[in-house]
Amino acid sequence: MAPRKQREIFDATLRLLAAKGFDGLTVEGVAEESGVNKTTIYRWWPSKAALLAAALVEAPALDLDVPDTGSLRGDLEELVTAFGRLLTEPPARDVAVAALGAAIHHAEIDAGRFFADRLARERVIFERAVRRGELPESADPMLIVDLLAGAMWIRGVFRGMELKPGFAAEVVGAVLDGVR
Amino acid sequence: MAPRKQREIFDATLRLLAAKGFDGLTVEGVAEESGVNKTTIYRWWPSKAALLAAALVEAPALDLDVPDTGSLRGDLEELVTAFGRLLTEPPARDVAVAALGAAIHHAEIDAGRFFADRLARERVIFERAVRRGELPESADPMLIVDLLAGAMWIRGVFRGMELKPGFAAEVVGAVLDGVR
Amino acid sequence: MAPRKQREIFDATLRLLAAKGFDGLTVEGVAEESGVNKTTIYRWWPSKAALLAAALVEAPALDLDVPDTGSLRGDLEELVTAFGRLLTEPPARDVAVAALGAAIHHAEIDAGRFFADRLARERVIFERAVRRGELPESADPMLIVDLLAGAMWIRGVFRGMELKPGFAAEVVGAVLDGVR
Amino acid sequence: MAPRKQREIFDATLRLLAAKGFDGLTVEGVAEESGVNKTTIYRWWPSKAALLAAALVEAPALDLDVPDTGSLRGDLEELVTAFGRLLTEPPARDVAVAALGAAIHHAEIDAGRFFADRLARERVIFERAVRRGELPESADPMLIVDLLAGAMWIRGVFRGMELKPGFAAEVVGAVLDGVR
DNA sequence: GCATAATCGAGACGGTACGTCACGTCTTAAA
DNA sequence: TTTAAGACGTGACGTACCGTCTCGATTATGC
Repeated sequence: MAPRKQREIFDATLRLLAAKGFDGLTVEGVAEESGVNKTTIYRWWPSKAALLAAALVEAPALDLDVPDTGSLRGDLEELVTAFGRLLTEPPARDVAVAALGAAIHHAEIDAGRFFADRLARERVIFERAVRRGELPESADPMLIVDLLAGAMWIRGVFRGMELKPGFAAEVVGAVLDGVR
Repeated sequence: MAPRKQREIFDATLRLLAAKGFDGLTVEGVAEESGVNKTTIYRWWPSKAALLAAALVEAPALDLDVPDTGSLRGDLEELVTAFGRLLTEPPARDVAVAALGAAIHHAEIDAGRFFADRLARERVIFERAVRRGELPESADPMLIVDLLAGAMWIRGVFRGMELKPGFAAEVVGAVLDGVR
Repeated sequence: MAPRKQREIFDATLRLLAAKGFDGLTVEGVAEESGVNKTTIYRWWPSKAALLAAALVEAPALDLDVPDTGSLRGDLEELVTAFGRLLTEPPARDVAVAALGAAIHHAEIDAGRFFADRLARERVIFERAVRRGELPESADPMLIVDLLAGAMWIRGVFRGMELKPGFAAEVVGAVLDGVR
Repeated sequence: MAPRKQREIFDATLRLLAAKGFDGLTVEGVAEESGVNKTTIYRWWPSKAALLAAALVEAPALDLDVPDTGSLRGDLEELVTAFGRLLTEPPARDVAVAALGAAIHHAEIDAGRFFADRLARERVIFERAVRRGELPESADPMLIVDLLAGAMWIRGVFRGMELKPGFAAEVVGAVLDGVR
């Protein structure tokens, strides 16, 4: 059900991904780095992307703590700040960006799952906010999360801009209150 | 200053990108498809990514019309709808997603430029809205655009969800009025 | 320890060498001709010259019989005649001349070994001659062989002259008896 | 009738030949080294070998002085010693060996001419020897020269052996007096 | 002294082969 | 049953020179 050195393989995979990006990540490299034969890797995962997908599932690097500051605004600001760090600060940046980027071309790497998993855990933030009366019951958590994460992604990754500390507050403010 | 068959080369590049994705796009393929020798391509562009970047700059496929519906809400809904189509409907989808995805790993493909170019042209929407009193002068167009485009990207690309017609209105509503 | 199709590879190598000379001999050509992939050849031999060197070692085409006519003069005349044929008559000529010629530029092709191997086997000729009293014990077989082979090489290869039957006797006579 | 910078071209040709061998000698390299456009070289010589052949004709590097020591033995020893140096001491070695080696594969480089030219000039040595009574009139100068030069070639080039000072005398002795 | 050849430079190109990398597959034998 | 060892076909990489072409610019020289 699992190769004997799965841990070493996953470690090597993420290490190489962070070090050399998705293109520089090679099955041969992982094999050598993890002290395993190339054929062993192919026996368990059909492709580089599948290997990476499996490695990511078990990777703690991409986890975010779910904050509880007492207010929705505070919670979201913390969340957005943490996500911003994930996208811009090494070594997480390399893994996160490479993995999400690779997901675009490789269906095996299910970026949707990443977002779904996180949303499931963050849901409690919104439940608390509704309970506190900070948010109407009709509000759509996924929409909020996607607006926030999307803006961070475009700024940090596509525009290549620095995500300054104040930006998190700005984004959260815009989403909570509207821009006009 | 430019290869004699630049047009054919760029056409072939985008055609192959759309057909096979960034990984399936090969310099040899472009050479054959465009009736040019491989060395000629390398004479002008140092890498696959650089070639693609050059091809994209001249590609009309990624252009969006700047709408003028008379209201900010209307303009943004049209813009978001068009961007959603770009991300989900072939053939533009294949080019746009592959190109933006590749940009993550290859600095030569300047996604920032894509967004900057578009923002420059969309700026008039916001100027008109300010003039009409629909938007405070202090509003930040880039923030608005990034919120909108980011949400579309995450939904359409990362979550792999269909972008239903109503979603554009929903997103624009959330950004303009806030979620609570 | 050895590629599975070594025989085919060596055959193709020598065939192409004979047909097109050293410059026309290409690794890709050998690969195709021998039904093997190019990379396989590179896996085993680092260069065209090394491949050829290996092929030559196992090639019977360059072998000469060691004659035993009963007299030194007779033995040497046969030897020289055979060497002359090697240098002038196809298909051996193409292999021998191309190979020895290539050896000049490529250290991997050890022409010295070719001559050393042959000298080792021809040594008995001189031992027999000494026993018969035809040659002083102090005579240097290598010098004799080099004088004979060298003259043939310059005549046949550098001067491009035909090596007429009588020439062998003439050369041997000169070396045995001196020219004055 | 001749390119304007013929001297520079020939110089560059021989310099590169000596430095990098026949294979490392490239038309593009000669063009750059001599400050001439590649097309200019092709306008005048159809191939690398032809260029080299032309350069060699005008090259003084391969000339040998014709000695006059007063005895045939002395003359030949000087000649052989000089030829040995030509074959073993840089930079002449590089040019001479590369050129003669290339001649094997490229008919344009007429090694025969090299030997014929030299023989013509050395003829006087043998005429003097005949006059002195050191050599019968029937002796064949070309045979003598080929025996001597051939032995040196095989030793120095094919066997890759050092040509020690005493070897010249040994070879000349063998040829003049015979080996038994 | 200047027209008119001859010569050249610049630059692009198709083409062949190079030597390399990593892919993914397979077989055989050991653990 | 799982793994190692190792050979292999395959596709593409990016590079080096090859030899050719066109088009202006530059030289000589010889009238």
